[in-house]
Formats: sequence, structure tokens, C-alpha cells
Amino acid sequence: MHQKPKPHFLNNIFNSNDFNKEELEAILPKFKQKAFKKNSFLLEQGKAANEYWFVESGFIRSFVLDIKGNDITTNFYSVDDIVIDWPSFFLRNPTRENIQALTDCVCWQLDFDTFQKLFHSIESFREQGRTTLVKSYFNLKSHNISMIADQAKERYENLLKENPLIIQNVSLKHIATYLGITDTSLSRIRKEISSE
Amino acid sequence: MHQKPKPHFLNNIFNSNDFNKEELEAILPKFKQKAFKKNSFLLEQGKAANEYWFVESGFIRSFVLDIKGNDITTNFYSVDDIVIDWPSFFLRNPTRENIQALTDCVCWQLDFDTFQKLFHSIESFREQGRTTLVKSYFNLKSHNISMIADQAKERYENLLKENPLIIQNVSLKHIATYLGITDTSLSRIRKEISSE
DNA sequence: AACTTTTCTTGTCCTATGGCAAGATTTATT
DNA sequence: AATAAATCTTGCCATAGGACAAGAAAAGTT
Repeated sequence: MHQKPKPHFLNNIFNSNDFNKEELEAILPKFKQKAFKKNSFLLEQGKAANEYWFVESGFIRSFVLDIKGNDITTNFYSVDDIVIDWPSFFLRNPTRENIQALTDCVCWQLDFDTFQKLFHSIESFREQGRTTLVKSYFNLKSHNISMIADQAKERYENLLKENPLIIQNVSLKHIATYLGITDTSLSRIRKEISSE
Repeated sequence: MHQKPKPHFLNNIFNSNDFNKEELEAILPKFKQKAFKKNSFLLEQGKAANEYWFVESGFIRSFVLDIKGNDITTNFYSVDDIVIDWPSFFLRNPTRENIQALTDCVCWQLDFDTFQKLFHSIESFREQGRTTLVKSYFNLKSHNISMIADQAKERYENLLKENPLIIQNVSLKHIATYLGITDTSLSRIRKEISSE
């Protein structure tokens, strides 16, 4: 008996539907595996993002500090997600965002210069990159509309439905600021839901 | 005496810092001038965006309808801005957004197929396209954070500072939904500011 | 296991903003 | 100019969610 070769994690991201063999051989080896300890930072405010990552395992969040020093969660990331500060990475300027591991994580990292070579030389790579960015834009806009159109309770229920893993793995406080409410309010919303 | 040749509007967007002569000659003639009457739609929900525009003159807004049928302004556009529904244009799927002229407008239009040819053949064109998208992402995220971190009054004052032309040319109701408040509240905020 | 720290819940009271409706003002239409 | 239709303001009252503080519970540390 022989063993099946274990497929590379990055084949979840780059697969043979969208890329031919040569392209995969040009792309996959450029990524470096990186482990992050719980609470370590992938990016800190004031620095420019020079890398991005795909998450193989673990949970991550990004956040900013507002004028009063309040910590506001801007996004959560888990398996297969891309972790990137789009503006800082592409505009090459210092960011306002912090990106922090919420658990021990394994990620696959690519740096800007390598990205640029792939982007300008492989059509399918730039098509996929553009698609990923645009989906990210779409999610951000949906979140934005939801902040205006929906009640806090509805926003929480949507997150629960779309992304149950987040709720199970992330502290209430971080979820609350992502939803634009206080942890106190979110606790009450949970109570109300559990008593239905 | 001879006259100076009037520069083409699109030279505001595509200039010789970022593009060489041949590139400009490949790009500029692909855009078609389009006039839109006040209240006419550039894009309607349910359709897929197959074009985008640069605004030479006039004011435009995009909006969505929420579940209860409330109209929520998602963005304003004026001179030199790009008007595009990024997700619909690139993912080629039906949109939730409506884009409507608030005044008579003159725009310059490019369609998807032509865009694709330029994007994949001209490096500087795709660099600029990516930059434009990423800036748009950045603005959206800033708006998002502001919705969570700032009071309605602060959001209004920021808009007033960043984009005074909008306030002078757009109805209070549309500005209010963009800021995530009712027209009633915005009217009170205005009153409060004017009495300071 | 004991202790410390962080997270979550709950109570009391407060504030920003919403809902509705009437009137005033401006803008569009005949 | 007269009328109609939007738009904007204002009053009154309602409510979602915030501020603060005290415990309870859970997680991390020695």
C-alpha cells in the first residue's frame, strides 16, 4: 500500500481550475510558511505593510484605535482567508491598522516585491488578486450598509449565521466593537436571544 | 496670434507623469463621452455594471434600498471622480446599487471588454487601476470606522470639511442617509452648528 | 490548588438619535 | 403668477444603546 501525497495547503487558494501547472509552480514556492504565537502582531500601526498572508490555521483580527484610544475591531480572519491591509500594502504607506493573532496561527506569507513580479507577469494571478480585493470591498460595503440599516441585534445574528466560528473563538468585547456596540449591549443582546 | 489647444478632460486622470505618449494614445480614445440628464440612472439594481465613468461635470450619488425600502446613500461623486460599482463590474454579477445623476452631468465611459484589454496589456494602466480601487477601499473603511467611532455631528463636520461641494449641491435627506442618520437629526445638527 | 487577571453579566440611570406630524420654505410645473 | 410638490425645520415624546460600577464566572499564572 502507498500513501496519498498530502496536498499543499496553498492548493486551497490556488487550484487547477484557475491556474495551469507552470503557473502553480511559479506561484506556490514563493510563499513562506510563518507561525504566529497568540497575541503577536502581524502588522502594527505606523508601519507600512510589506507582506500579506493566507491563514492555514488559527484566528486573527485587525483593529484601529480611535481618537479617544478605543480599540475598534475592523475584521476577523480564519482558515483560508487572506490577511492584508490593502491600502498600506499597495500604496506603500504607514497604516492605522493593527493585525494581531488571537490564537496560535500558521500562515503563508508573500512580500510586495515578489507579489509585483507575479502580478505583472501572470494574467491569472492578477485576475485572482483583483477578484479577492473586490470581494473584500464588497464585504466591507455590506458591513457598512448593515451598520446603517440594521439594528445591533440583527447585525449580531447575521454574523452568527455567516461566521459562527468567529463567535465561538473570539471574545465578546472584540465582536462588540466590530458590530459598533459596547460589550455591555452585546451581552444583553445575547441574553435576549438565548431567552427566545 | 494662435490659440492654445484646449487640453482633453481625461488628461486630468491620465497624465504624462504616469503614462507615456503611446500609452495615452492607446487609452484616451477608448473613452466615450456621455451626457446624463438630472435624475437619470447610470446603473440600476438587478443589472450588472458593464461600464464605469469619470465625471467631467455634475453630481452623482449611489444608493441602495434596505429591507424596509429605505433609500441609503452609499457615495457621492463629483468632478474627476471615478464612478464605478467595483464588485459588479469585476465579478460580472447583478448589483444592489443604484447610481443616479443628481444634476445634469458629463462623463467619460469605458466598457468592461475594453478595460480588460488595457488592463492586461498596459502595466501602468493596471497599476493606476489598482491604486484607484485601493483608495476607494480606504475611503470606505474610513467611513466605516467613523460610523462606529464618531458622533453624527462629527461625521457631518468631517464631510463638510472634506467635501464642501457635496453639502452645497445635495439635498439634506441624501446627506443624512450617507451619514447614517435621519434628515430630522441632520437638520438639528445644522441648527446647532450655525448657532455656535 | 490558590491567586490574579480578564471576561462576561447585570443593575441603574442617561443621552443621542429616531418617529411622527405640522408648518415653513424652496423648487418645479402649469 | 398660481399651484403643486419637494424639502427643510421644529416640537413632542419614544427608544436603542451608552456610561459606569459591582459582582460572577472563566481563563491564565505561580
